[in-house]
Amino acid sequence: MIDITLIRKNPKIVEEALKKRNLDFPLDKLIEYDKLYRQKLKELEKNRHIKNELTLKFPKVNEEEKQKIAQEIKRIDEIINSLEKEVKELKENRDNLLYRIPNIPHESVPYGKGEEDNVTVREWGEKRVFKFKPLPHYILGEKFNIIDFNRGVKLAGSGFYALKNKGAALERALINFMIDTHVKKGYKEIFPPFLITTEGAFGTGHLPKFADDMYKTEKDDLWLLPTAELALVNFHADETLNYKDLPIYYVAYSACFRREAGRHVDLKGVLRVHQFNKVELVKITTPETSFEELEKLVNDAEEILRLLNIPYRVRLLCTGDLGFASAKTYDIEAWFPSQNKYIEVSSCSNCTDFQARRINLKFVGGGRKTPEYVHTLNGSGLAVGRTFAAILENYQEEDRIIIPEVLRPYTGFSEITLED
RNA sequence: GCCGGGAUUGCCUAGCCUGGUAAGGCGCAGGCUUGCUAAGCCUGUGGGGAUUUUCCCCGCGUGGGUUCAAAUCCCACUCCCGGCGCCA
Repeated sequence: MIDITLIRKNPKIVEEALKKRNLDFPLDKLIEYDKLYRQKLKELEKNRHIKNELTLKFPKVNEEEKQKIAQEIKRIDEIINSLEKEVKELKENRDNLLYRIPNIPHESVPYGKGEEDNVTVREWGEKRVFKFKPLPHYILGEKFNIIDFNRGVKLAGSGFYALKNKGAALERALINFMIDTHVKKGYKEIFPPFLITTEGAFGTGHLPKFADDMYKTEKDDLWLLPTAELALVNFHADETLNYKDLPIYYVAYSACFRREAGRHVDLKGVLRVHQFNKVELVKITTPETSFEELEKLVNDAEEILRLLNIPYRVRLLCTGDLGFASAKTYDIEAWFPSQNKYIEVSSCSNCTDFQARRINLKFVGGGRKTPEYVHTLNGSGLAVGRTFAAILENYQEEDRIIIPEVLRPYTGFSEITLED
């Protein structure tokens, strides 16, 4: 969430940020609630103070006085109780609005209405020229007997698929290859729980706004991870870190579960499903280094595609396409020859102190007098299912799929043929 | 799941029996002192509010209750540790 004092002192900044995101938000209402809240709080505290003084006086006076004080306190308690109720309600009203305000876009983020206004900042790789018409990954998956869409649907319903044979092995190899590559660059590996508390989902900003996009367990008030970001960002929730331990780099594999409620199927095959694998990167940094760290994070994610030799481009998201918790986001899009277009395989964001404030994650030291909120960053490194699909498409031959060189130590085979 | 022990401020710990408004150490920050990579001493340290050199409120796992007054007594819950049971 954003800082309430910023809204008090500089509502114009927040108003402009909302406008840049093309959001219609009742900021006036929030300010009004906050004003009332503080008014009532002041009154409440005044009464509590009176009560505290009477209580302190109590043991020092005679019996008769004691009776009088006890009665007076009873009267004040009634006032306090009713004020407490009012204050609580006003704070809830204020916070319910506050929690729905997205992060403020960084000054370097271009203004735009939606996807079409995102800016390509670089392209990498040479798009292969095919001597035959390249097939889409979902045709290849069935042709080579490595993806089973029908059985996936049978097991879990629409939006699920199963991998078979060398397809299953390739998926597993990709996960290990990605994690190893990031660990070599200094990321610490975490294997997190795949479920998270309501509090945790709230901390990253996925709740309350995106409750419909997540799976929830019925009996235990737990949510299935839509991304390992929730686990990694919440890893240090409610802690105070030391300046000298920052920045912290984490990498984690997790299955990711998304309900995709009310979304039409714009991407075929394995590209938009309810469950997919992802290797996630998270950084915890000081405020002064976070944007620099974002550039490095994007580069670390890109490195996977470079090693796999898959053409890609990097897009800087405009204000209208920016995620809720993010101040600045780069998407990395891999080349899909069958569709003649780029498709997102990673999204790397700097959430500044937006999540840190929600999860109460601070640091001390480094010349700071008081604890300060850290900055949190996250990025896919990469979405495994989509990378899998990109490999099928970019490495296809008419009678086989070639396995990229760097993956062969992980797969133990160098191609997938029709006989497999 | 059952029985017992526990949870105190960034961390560690005292206070709980016997109710009176959180003591100490470490860390961190600032200051002072010193002729040498050090040490010592002093001050500050969570959240919130205001008329912001100051004052006030809240805060002892969470939520209730008793009381003029709760870290302290009572009840429920959560989590941690140990024992038993179950178990990939």
